[in-house]
Amino acid sequence: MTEHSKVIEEYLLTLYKLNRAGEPAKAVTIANRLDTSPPTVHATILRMQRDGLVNVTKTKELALTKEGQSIAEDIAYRHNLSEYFLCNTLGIPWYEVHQHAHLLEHAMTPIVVEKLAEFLGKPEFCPHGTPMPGTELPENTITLMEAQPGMTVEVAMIGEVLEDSVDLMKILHEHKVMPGKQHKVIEKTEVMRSISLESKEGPSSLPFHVAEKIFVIEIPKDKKRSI
Amino acid sequence: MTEHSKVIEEYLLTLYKLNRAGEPAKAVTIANRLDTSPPTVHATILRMQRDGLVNVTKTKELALTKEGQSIAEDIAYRHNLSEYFLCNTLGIPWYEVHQHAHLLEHAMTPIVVEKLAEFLGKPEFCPHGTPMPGTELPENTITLMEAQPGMTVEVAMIGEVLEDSVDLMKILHEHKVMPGKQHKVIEKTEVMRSISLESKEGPSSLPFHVAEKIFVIEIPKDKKRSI
DNA sequence: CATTGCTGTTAGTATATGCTAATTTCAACC
DNA sequence: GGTTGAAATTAGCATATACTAACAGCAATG
Repeated sequence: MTEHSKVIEEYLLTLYKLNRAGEPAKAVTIANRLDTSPPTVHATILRMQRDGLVNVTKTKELALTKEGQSIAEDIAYRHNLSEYFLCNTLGIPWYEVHQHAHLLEHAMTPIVVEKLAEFLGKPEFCPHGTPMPGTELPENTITLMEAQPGMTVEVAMIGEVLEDSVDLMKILHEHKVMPGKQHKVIEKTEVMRSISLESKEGPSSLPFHVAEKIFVIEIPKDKKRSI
Repeated sequence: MTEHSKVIEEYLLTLYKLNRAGEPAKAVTIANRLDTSPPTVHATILRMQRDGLVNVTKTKELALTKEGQSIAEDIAYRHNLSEYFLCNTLGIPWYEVHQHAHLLEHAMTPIVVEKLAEFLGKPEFCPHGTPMPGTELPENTITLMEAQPGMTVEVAMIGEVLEDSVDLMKILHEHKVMPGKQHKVIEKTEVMRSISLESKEGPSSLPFHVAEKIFVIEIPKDKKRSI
């Protein structure tokens, strides 16, 4: 479990997140996510193979090795813990913490991680609702895309891809589309390719591609809060 | 005020600390402090000159430019703030925080620095007693080397050079040679090249080269605590 | 089946950071 | 004044990380 560069840690985390999201882990995807040229990604992946962090399948899929997986989980944990700290202790808005945590996640020694986790009370979810490695979302979690009009849902998690756009996150915040908040699904219109919601704070409308990345839990009628 | 690499930040901080300690800032010194070969240091300093961070005098002394100084102060602040946080919030022993802060100092965005400082109550000294940039030690601070037998002194600051050795720091801790603690100077023996102290916790003996890096304040007789 | 187009790969470069070995510089000392 | 030794510098090299341009491989599509 040697120390790895920031770059390698980034790649590992990206692969880990793709796995989680069930998306195919290919070199191009990394290139897009990390905004890096394909040749650079190629070269870096060769080094990662050499160092036993990933394997490349015949179909060019990238699979984390045991060690790669373990390191990736570590980084994800540091990231989520940082976000929790920044949000709940320092009071930085939940929709902004991602970028700051992005730096911190590579700069925490095991002792700092341990002590910080204790201090924070061993949280199991980051402010966007992402579970720490080892924790899972409830079984009955669905994406907002899968929610049907009429349903009342509670936001469980804002997909990590969305975190990259602070502007988008800010809009979600303004409409209170955030973990723990309840919304009623009003309609899904194919023409507009968007879903409209309504909550205590008012109505909102989310494009499909965003709704796909928002995870919610259906709230049975009798447990609804007034909306 | 562009972003600089970890390496450049290290060099800047090292130069800043040398300045503070009144030591000549030469390339060799950096090489020793950072455990890097002279040619590497040379090349790096050329880049720093190119980027307007340092100037090299005719006598080969390295002088921070306005910008270099400003960035260095920033890093020093982040470092000291991190140490304070790790020690006082997370409860990591004061003699261990340096190494952890060493990583964090390069990973804090301005917002994190600001919020963390607020959270901590804008501390002015790190756990080793080092003042934040902009703050100074009291006028009457002397080194332990300068203290005379018979004097009762209160430790103000453990020089930053000493922080690099956790083993040494731990010994200082065991003998309660730490900021805020009072000790009576018993004797300075040239033969042993060491100073012997006595405090509530018992006697201790420090070699000259360590005593030179420990800063203390003389406590007038009538203000002594029982020792 | 041939073309199109995405994906992957190679080639060629550049920069920052690191090293060792060898050489230069310069001040201090005999 | 010449020697010595530390410090600086040059030469030569290696690795990680980046890029563009060019090309190869392969699947989907007309």
